[in-house]
Amino acid sequence: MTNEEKIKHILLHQYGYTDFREGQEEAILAALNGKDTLVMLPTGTGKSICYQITGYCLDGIVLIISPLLSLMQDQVDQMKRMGEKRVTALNSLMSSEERKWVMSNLTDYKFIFLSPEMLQQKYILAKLKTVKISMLAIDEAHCISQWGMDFRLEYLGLGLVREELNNPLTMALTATATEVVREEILASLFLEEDKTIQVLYSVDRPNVALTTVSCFHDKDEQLLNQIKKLAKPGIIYFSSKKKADQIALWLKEETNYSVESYHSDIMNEDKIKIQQQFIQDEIDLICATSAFGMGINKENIRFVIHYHMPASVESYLQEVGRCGRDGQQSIAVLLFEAGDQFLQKRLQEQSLPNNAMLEYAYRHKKIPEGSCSETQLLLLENYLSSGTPIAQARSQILSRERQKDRQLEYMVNYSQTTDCKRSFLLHYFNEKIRKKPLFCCSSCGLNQEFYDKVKEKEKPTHSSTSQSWKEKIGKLFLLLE
DNA sequence: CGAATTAAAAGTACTTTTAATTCGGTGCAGTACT
Repeated sequence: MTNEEKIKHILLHQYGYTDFREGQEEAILAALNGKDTLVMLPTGTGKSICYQITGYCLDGIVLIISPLLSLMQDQVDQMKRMGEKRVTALNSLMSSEERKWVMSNLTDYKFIFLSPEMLQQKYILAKLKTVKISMLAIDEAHCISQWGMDFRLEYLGLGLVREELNNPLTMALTATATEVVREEILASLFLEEDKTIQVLYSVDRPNVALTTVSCFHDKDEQLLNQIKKLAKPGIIYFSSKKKADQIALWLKEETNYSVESYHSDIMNEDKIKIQQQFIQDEIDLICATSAFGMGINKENIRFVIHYHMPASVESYLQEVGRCGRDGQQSIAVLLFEAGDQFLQKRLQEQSLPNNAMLEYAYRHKKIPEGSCSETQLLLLENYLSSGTPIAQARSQILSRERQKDRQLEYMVNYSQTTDCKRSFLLHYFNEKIRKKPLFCCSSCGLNQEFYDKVKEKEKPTHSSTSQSWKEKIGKLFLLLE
């Protein structure tokens, strides 16, 4: 049987699909030919099938690096529901007995999910070196560039780990990455650019109209206007936890919608509850920070509004890409007020150590106390312990700052441009519009017909919120029968 | 007019260890009732 026939067979019998979606077959065949791959496919188009089917064709264990514990848990559960028993995770949510059991029976598994932090624990790595690893899959690989440089430095260690594991076949997967970010991903994994197959598809989402609204001391009212015009459910993104809470409260009073806020201060079990309720259409609006979104596979989100602009076009596209996965007409709204960029600028300054901190740390061989943020401490500690020369550290930080400045500047220009918003965003990814959608963006013009179309895609109100406890318990008993 | 004071400070996660809190079971003493 040829590889083509083999993977088609697995697709049909394991997953029940007759055809691959764009890019999947190309990625799997490249990997089966022994090529390292970087796979960039639009959100929600089945990236995980790429490493799963490749794994089934190869002899040995597939290691999958995943950035979030909850995401990892979802992926394991999903594979188990599909009938795969040889799948597990290794993380801190498991009891030490569970972990020990997995560690001593590694070869019973085909797919093992890990965080980059866990993969770098010495005892884990030593144990993994004793078994056959068929492939290393790195999910949400843009995290290498987005988080690796200051927030989760372990992402930068993946290249060394890969070397330790004797350079297994590698597949990095993401939905949005510019050429620069793709180069960063390859470089930090020690993948050679000319030997790596890149499977790239457009980041454009034609069914999502792109709009910006300029505000002048009236952002809250503008937000309410937009929400009234649009169809639920939707996400509203903030760069401040406090503001997300405030607006969530205010929207509860001003509208009939059920609204919740979501950010890193929300207790873990509440986070899970809110996610599930949102997915089951019991919550209409989520007021969230960037904490919300990765791994949210909800088809019918009709809009994403940004109350604050994100730090980069990549982040913006990631967040916008969460609406309209069902292919129905949806909309992204960016509310902009002059000065909004300084919020992001402040966050950026807080995440990297300044020159004074750097010199103090190198002169005293210890970290300045009190005045540093957690991420600044982390980076300084890392420089000191790795023995990086101060000049090199300084130039790294400087170039990182410049890069962040450029990314932010592009976002500001996006909010201001009167040219086609879609062309402007795609240009950042060196792409051109292939087929201009009827409802493109606020620069090209959106009429009432558009808003009617969005509104008619709204699902009828979910009845479960008005159910009495008797009905709910009745339903539970029915489930048990 | 210059110096001092005040207000606000804005986001993203994982892992391991340690301290604090809660929970469930048990035994005993005191009290109310048959």
